[in-house]
Amino acid sequence: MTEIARRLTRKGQATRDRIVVAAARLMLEHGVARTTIEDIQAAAGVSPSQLYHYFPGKDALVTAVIDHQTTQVLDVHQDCLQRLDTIDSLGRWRDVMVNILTEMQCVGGCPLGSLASDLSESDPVARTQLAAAFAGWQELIRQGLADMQQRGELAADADPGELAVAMLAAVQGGLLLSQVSRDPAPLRIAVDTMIDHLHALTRPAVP
Amino acid sequence: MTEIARRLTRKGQATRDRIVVAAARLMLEHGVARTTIEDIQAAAGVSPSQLYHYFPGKDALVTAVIDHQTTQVLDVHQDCLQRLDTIDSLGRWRDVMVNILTEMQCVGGCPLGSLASDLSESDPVARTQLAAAFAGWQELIRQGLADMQQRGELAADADPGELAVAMLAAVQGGLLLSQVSRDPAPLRIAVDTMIDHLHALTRPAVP
DNA sequence: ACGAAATTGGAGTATCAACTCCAAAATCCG
DNA sequence: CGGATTTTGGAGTTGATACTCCAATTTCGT
Repeated sequence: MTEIARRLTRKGQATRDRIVVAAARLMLEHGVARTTIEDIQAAAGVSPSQLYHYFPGKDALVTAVIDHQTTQVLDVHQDCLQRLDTIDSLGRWRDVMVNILTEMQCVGGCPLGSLASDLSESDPVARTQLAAAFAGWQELIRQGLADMQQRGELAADADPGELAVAMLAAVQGGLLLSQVSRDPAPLRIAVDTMIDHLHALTRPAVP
Repeated sequence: MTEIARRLTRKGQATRDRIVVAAARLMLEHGVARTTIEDIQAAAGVSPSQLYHYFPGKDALVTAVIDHQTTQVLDVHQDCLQRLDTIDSLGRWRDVMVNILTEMQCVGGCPLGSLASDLSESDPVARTQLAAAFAGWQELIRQGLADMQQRGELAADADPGELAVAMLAAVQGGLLLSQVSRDPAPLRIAVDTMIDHLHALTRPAVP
């Protein structure tokens, strides 16, 4: 990868990016297996030889798509989660997720979750890669909750690690139910319920 | 279906069932797209003509698999959820789910959830079918919680409908995270956290 | 500008999976 | 038992898809 990346022209890099972005979009909207190389070629406006010049095969392209989506998702959530000033900021985080889903008309669900479900049983390497992505996401949430706890906005005996797992599960489950029902409500309700739970664990601010 | 089912010999019914069960298993363990008709033939011990005698094509077989898994899942959960005597019975429900997942070594995740993720963006009919399956599951949970509420084991101002959505999301999200990490812990933690939330909504029994 | 290296175009191939067809065998019902 | 019906076996066809190959062109460092 370093060898190849080193010898990559600006134009080449642009072409490679175009392929990855197109592949990521198509795989989200139609699933990995049902996205053909030909579809990706058409969407990215490249010829077969170009695609195979940058990627040895479909597996390698899938790897690149996972990396791309991981970066995209973690970037968005990092912004929202790094400063959970008040418990209300959790509500803004929820709004961001619900808005993105609504803009997509609930198509595709979670960019990482759908890849995980598609690939977990067919590509062990991809599964490991996605497990790491979820671990990173979970850690982002845990960190945010731990910060809140240090500010005294969360009970001292609450476990940010377990709450982060439960929150991420609520997000993933909510996204799946929203995807299958084409209705953003399940995601909103699932996340709101977890936020309610955090409220219940919130200490009164005054000592 | 009625026409065909009417003219179905005992042996024919057995063969059909064998095909559906084999297909359901393979699709859970490898995904729908990566399960070939040939694989199903081999697993069920039937020839191509037999399979196409009972099903017009792969789509019809997928429909049958969804029906089969829906029945399987709802049957299991009906048993657990129809009598939520105390809040502890929720813990037994969680144990059933965690045990099933552990026996599968976290392979496949949820029989309905993985189908939903696989098919939502490629087969609108299947998506609708799965949406109905989840609605039924959700209703089972809602009913159980509503019963608890009537017995006074849940606060009167709690909303069993929304809690059911959140609980089902926790189950689905937990199963996905467990599947991808090959560790039953996320499912356990996600469901336990929702149970904790219900605890917090539980009125003291004594007035 | 110039040569080496990266990039691109498009025709072609090999494989695999879904599906078909027809005749033989087993099964059911009166 | 006997005839109609259902069930089964297996070879063959069609279409799609991942992937290859090589020559032409563009880009980059010096």
